[in-house]
Amino acid sequence: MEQVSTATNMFSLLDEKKQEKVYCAAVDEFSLKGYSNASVNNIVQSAGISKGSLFTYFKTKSSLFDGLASLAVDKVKDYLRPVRDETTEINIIQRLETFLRSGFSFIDKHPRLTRIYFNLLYSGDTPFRGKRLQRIHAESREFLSELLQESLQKGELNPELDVNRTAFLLNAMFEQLLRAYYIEYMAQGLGLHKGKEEDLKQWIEATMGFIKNGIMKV
Amino acid sequence: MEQVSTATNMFSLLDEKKQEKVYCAAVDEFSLKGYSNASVNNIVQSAGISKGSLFTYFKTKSSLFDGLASLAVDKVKDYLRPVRDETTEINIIQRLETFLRSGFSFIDKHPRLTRIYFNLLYSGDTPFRGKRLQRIHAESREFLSELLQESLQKGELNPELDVNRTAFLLNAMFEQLLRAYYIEYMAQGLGLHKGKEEDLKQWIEATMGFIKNGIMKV
DNA sequence: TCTTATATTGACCACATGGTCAATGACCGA
DNA sequence: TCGGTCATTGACCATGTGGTCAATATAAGA
Repeated sequence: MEQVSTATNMFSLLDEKKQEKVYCAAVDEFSLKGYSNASVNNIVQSAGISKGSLFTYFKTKSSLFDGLASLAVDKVKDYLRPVRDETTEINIIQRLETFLRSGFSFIDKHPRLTRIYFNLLYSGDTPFRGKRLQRIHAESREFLSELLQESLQKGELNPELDVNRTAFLLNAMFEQLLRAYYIEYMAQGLGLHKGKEEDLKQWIEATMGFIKNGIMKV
Repeated sequence: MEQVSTATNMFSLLDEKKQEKVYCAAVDEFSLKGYSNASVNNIVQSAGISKGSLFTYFKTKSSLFDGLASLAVDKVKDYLRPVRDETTEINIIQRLETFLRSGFSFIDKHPRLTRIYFNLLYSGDTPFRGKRLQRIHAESREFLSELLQESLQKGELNPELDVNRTAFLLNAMFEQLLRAYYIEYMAQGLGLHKGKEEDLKQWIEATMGFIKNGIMKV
């Protein structure tokens, strides 16, 4: 299991099973209820430790959340970095498609971390939301900007394209698509069901078509 | 001032000044802290009434919030409906641009209602979030779908365009743009400053260009 | 002016919160 | 087996919550 960066060394000396239990309990509680509504009492209970212990492992509730949040962000980044590096040869549309697909599969694999990640992006009651949100958004835009820039240099794109602003717009679409995929009641209304390849295919097709040529008649 | 739908008739018999004070205090508190973190004690204090009174005007905290939330949604709808009806003649790109501009100006005019609206869209700790979110999203997608459909019939659009899915994507972009405009620290990172027409113009240009033709070379 | 009806109050309630710390008990070297 | 170290505990704390209700202030009718 990963190091949770804000833990005291007390925590890192624990045996792994115990660390895992604490970690899972906290992720579950935070992802279910958001930051403020999450209860430390619930966490310690479902982790099977005492409250006193938790507060020797993590100084405050906020620092516990902080560690998990960083972990979620890092996991996302670690997941997407190789996708970028392994697709430098193919064209931009396929690259973006691969990128989007990876997003969907990340959600399938790490549903609870995803929830925390979206909480960071959207929920208002997260510690340090300003700074963190700013950084996350800046990084994802930069990521997409790079893809576009490379593609521009290859001569694939409309040379007048505003790369940075377009990166923002792409990011907006992807983010909402992934969020819709994750949140069941949204996914239902959209015909975007988890694990249903046909649904994914249609959405990806529509999205890539739109990105490629816009809406106007050719 | 508007009727807050979940108020008791006790409240609607109050003189308007008082209603206004309660209404403002509640909007301020909820928009600043979100639902759970908002304090009824703060609301009554800054409204200058007693707690007992508030609970005769509104049965519960949740129903108070509920009323304000509905009000926010209605205001947005009332604001955008005439925009749609007055632009049936012009082409789709200009129409979407007008629509987006109206979004920006709504934010300028109703900053606190905007915050509540975005809380509804994004925050996890809102009562009935599932149902309400579903409805809001369905309605805005439908709104954009109609625009696209009309335009399609006029022959402006690529006839193979997936209208409903594209409406979702447009909605995603607009929503994030407006959110960025509203949230200052996002706006700063993006060069999208409130009331600065030059900033708006560049973003709208980039957005409309992208919507029109996508990213590829023509 | 007295009586009645009702709008308003704020002390009070049970409960949950994040956080603390004296007491406990498990382990280890001697 | 003893003494000492230190991880672990959970009763306890101050604070704040949404919500209640007997008591009060206000106004109106006789």
